[in-house]
Amino acid sequence: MSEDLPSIPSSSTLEDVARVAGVSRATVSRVINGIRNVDPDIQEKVRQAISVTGYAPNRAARSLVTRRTGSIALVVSGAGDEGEEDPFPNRVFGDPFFGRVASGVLGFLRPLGMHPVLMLAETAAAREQVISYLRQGNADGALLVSSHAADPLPKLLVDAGLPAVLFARPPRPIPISYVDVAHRAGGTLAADHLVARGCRRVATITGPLDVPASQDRLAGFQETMARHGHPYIPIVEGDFSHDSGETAMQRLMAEHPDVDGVFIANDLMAQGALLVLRDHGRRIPDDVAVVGFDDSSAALACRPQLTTVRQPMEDMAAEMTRLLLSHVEEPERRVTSVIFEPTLVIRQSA
Amino acid sequence: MSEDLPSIPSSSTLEDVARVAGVSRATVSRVINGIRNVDPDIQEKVRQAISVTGYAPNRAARSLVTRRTGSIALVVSGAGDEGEEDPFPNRVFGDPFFGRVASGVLGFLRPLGMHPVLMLAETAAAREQVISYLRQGNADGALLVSSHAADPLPKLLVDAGLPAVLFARPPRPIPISYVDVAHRAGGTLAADHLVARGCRRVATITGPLDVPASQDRLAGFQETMARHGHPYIPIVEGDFSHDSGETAMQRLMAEHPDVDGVFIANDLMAQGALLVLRDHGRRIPDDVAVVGFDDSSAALACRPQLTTVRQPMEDMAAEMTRLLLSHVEEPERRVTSVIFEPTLVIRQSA
DNA sequence: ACCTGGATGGAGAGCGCTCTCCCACTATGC
DNA sequence: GCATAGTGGGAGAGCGCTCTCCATCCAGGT
Repeated sequence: MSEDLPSIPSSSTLEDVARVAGVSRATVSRVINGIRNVDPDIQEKVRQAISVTGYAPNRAARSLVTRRTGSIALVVSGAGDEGEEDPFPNRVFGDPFFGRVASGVLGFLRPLGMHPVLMLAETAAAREQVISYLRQGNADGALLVSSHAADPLPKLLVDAGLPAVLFARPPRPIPISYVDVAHRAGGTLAADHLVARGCRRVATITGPLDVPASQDRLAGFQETMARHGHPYIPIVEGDFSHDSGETAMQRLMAEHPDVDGVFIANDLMAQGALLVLRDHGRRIPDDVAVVGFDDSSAALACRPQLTTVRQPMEDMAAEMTRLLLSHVEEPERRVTSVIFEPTLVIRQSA
Repeated sequence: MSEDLPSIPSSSTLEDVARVAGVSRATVSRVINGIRNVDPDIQEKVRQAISVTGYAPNRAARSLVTRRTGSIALVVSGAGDEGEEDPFPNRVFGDPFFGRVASGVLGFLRPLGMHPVLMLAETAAAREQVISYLRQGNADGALLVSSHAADPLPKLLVDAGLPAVLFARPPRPIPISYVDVAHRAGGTLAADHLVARGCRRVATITGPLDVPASQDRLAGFQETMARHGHPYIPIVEGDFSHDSGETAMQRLMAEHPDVDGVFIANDLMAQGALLVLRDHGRRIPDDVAVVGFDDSSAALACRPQLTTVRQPMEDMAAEMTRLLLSHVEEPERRVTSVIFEPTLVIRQSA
């Protein structure tokens, strides 16, 4: 139609570059993808032609033949039950937890020039969308961060034969790779620390007990406390939210006003719990020592700042991404799980 | 190579569907895309063939010819200065602000079967990556959420002729669409409320004053206070972070221990400030009334819960997305800006 | 009976790229 | 000298889809 106006470089193609460089399309492709040997002189000519034409490879065309998109999905599969139709899926991202995971994923992908596609999968319809999105070749695989225990998405992905990696061990064993932290060991760290501080009347606020992570943190904590001579400790179940931390601590104060140490299964709940302890006139950590879990941004927002069991989430997220890419690369690869060790970050609250 | 094993449906193509339905590729395409009239009987046959074959259209192939990817980038352009090379771009997503924007974007895109690609653009290299990512046709346009004032990315996008919409008014006018809230009006709401409560010695903690939003919130607040007979009010500048809220409030307490009302330019700083006020023994709201800005999740995590100026961020983000899609659809479209009205959400802090 | 025109389906040309062939050329071995 | 292997470049066939033509059919007007 229109002659190229010099001012509008539009998008030039491999063909254009080849013409300018005086070589064939194939050779340009070889230079770009670094495949096979190409004469250095010709390489140089091609590179110049690329910068002259302002060439940028067309991903669609490449995908069409390579059967790879070079992008992956980051699926946040919240607690949402069926039938929930919140038009604005709130506070899923508000969770400081998500921030660190996203950072880890982005940090790993960035050097590769890749970027994740953000998807939510709360409802059955949304899960269908995820599957068909992947099947259409919009992304090569999925990273799944699932907050709910009975999330059916992992199984759907496995059944569809789509590469996927989970952020946490699935409640029921299915053949899928995942990364996780040694929750049990985390519980042990918290117990040891509280005991070492001299706490004698220790309690714990757990996460929702249908989640493996919650169970394991509790088990590790109980076990270790038992070993230290405290076989029975008060337990209140929360749901990982700020509010539930407050509620749980209210109850704890009512039923066991004499506690002098609390292990709380995540920082967000701990943040809520600290407010309640303060309202009850307890000095932290002198009257009551508090240990959280996660080392999320909430831990720093607490006053006093929270002593907490740190999950290396960025590293875990990066590893999760690495695992996914290797599954994409090599579909027959065996499923793997990588478990990270938690560490105790000591601040002011215990 | 290998015959289709019936157990592995692999991916069937338009051609397969056409064969099963006994029609041509073109007709199947027409049915799928709902273009032109197709005989109802044939439509039905095609639909059945689609479900029999488990067909899912290949996005790469479609993109190649339509020159559309059907996906957009959500670019978070943080404060990061040049040379910063944080491998894990922390706390950008921890900000409760981001959560609501993401929700709005996802909420709008979801019914369209679209999902945003998450990108960070802190450094010059990252900005280059964004541009070339778009130029390669990985996404049709960009939503830009920029926290820093002097972000060069908007201009880069405009210069490259790439469709983009900003979440806030750019500091320097450039031809680009954006959504924003009437920050000035928000400042007015806060001032009116504090005065109506009977506050006489009012102060404010602002955001970084090189950001238009901060300037406008302050201007609206000052203006209105002046109209109420308070032409001079103490001002401390913060940087929107939790910590800076604490620091600023410390200073305010030191310099003006008698304040009885504070307008704080975002909830995160307000959260920090409340802790300081509490440490100084001030009862909220009786001794000091506090009004925040944003109505982010932080407002609910405050004790007492924060009275705050609400930005309808989900609606703004949805509108931003709508604007972007219309620019993608119609490249010659005039740039537009849409300004939303803030509202005052009254809780316990004022 | 003929022409016109509105519907509707099919044929086929690409979109921009990769990758398998194949060819030309040089270096090596007998 | 000739067969053999190795190296580097070109030709061209698609990847799966859309979309422009074109062919066909059936009304309706003359």
